[in-house]
Amino acid sequence: MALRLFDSLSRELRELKPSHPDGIFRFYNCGPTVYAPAHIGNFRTFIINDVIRRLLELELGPAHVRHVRNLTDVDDKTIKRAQEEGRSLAEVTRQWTDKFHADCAALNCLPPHVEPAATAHIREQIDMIACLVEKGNAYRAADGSVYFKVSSFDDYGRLSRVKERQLDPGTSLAGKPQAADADEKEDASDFALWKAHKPDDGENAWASPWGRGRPGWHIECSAMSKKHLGDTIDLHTGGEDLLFPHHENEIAQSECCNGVPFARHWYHSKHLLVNGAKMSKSLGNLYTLDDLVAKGFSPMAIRYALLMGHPRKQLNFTLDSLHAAERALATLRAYRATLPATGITENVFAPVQAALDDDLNTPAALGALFTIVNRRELQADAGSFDRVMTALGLKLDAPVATKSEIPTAILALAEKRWAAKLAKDYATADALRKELTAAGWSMLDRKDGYSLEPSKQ
RNA sequence: GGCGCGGUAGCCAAGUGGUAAGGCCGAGGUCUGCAAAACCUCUAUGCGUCGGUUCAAUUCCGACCCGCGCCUCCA
Repeated sequence: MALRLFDSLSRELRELKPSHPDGIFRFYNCGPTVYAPAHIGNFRTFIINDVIRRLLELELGPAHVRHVRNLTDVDDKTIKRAQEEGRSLAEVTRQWTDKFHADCAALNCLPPHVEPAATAHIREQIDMIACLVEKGNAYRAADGSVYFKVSSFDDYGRLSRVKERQLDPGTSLAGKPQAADADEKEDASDFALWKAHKPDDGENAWASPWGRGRPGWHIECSAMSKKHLGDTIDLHTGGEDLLFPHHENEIAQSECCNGVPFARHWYHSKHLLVNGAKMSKSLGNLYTLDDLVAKGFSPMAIRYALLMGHPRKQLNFTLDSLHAAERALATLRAYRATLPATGITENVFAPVQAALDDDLNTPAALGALFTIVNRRELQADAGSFDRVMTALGLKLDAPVATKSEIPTAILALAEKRWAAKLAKDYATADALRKELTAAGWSMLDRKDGYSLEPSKQ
């Protein structure tokens, strides 16, 4: 069964297929800007892309998928952060790249095959800008910046339908100042390919044919996808916010330079809402992975919760839904334990796979999964169950606090209670359980011992 | 103002022109010193409002109300 996915450009469901003779599917996913910890909205996008990657590998075989996801390690935000902290840009971006990798691993996202960083591809970006200047699609402004001339590309705006958009005075946009470099541009819609060095940039500048400076944001994806995947890629993805201007600009740069179609398929996932509103620090509803782990939730429950909504629909993330995810995983864990290892030939989980193949309908897939789980008369084996869990990227390892994380005072209480229980002194045992609960710990009795878990907040 | 999306049980959330998946919560039960876990049963005459089309609409059409996103560097 082949994966059908909505294409943002043609606005229809289309099957994903490799187009190159080598049969390798070329997949480019816009990655993070590494200047701070990623939040769960970022991770929704990366998890959705991880499921796409997994489905492609399931269908085509792991050797036939090439997944590239970039790291934006030079831009206004990374530079600003480095300047504020008095550290080098490389130091700051290294720190947040490592954190991003750790978070991805905790969320069970497969690492991309190539993870190119913008600062490691300055040469390629300069080459591409030079190509655009030479072809008349770009021009150097007086200050040494280079801009893409939007009017030189007839097809500009096809992805975002920008020609149908109008800016009307008296609206939210009217008060916004134009970019500081607006005066240098020939037209307000032109965008920077190369930004001339400014005092604020500190040491973060590279030599170029147009003078010292740094690449604009959009050019890195055009240059790096060209280098690592070729002139035409099979799938290009990102969050909905990237559709315009980022992806529109990438198309303009790549197609003007390369002279061939840039991406055969575009896919954009919708943003996450938290408690019904866009995440923002001022609303206090912006969560990082660490924020939620600190509240006692497991990374796998976070992944599950982020898959509970359709990727092309805004998902309202709440702590309640995270709790629901945690419980749902526990049920799956218990179900998994009842399954024989192998031996069932019929794949009862086919409806789950079918839902995923149908435009990545993860909530329908989870629904189908539980429908099967609830019908115990259906014969399933662990192998087929594991395959569908692998497609979703859900791991069922029991999250248990390790001994070392438990305060000794808590351990002592637990030991006393266990002794009281063995002595059948239930009054004392119950009193000690209450003390543990008050201290924020749950004591789970088993036949031959006990375990301690932090209570959920 | 332009472009686009959505309003389905207490919460999250699929879906279809033919009479509402699933998860959580809640209620009852089995089991267990207690607690937890596990398992079983139940839980929307209803799908924003009002019209229209139709034998039949939550699903199609229209109007309206409400919410959300994007509109030049936010996944």
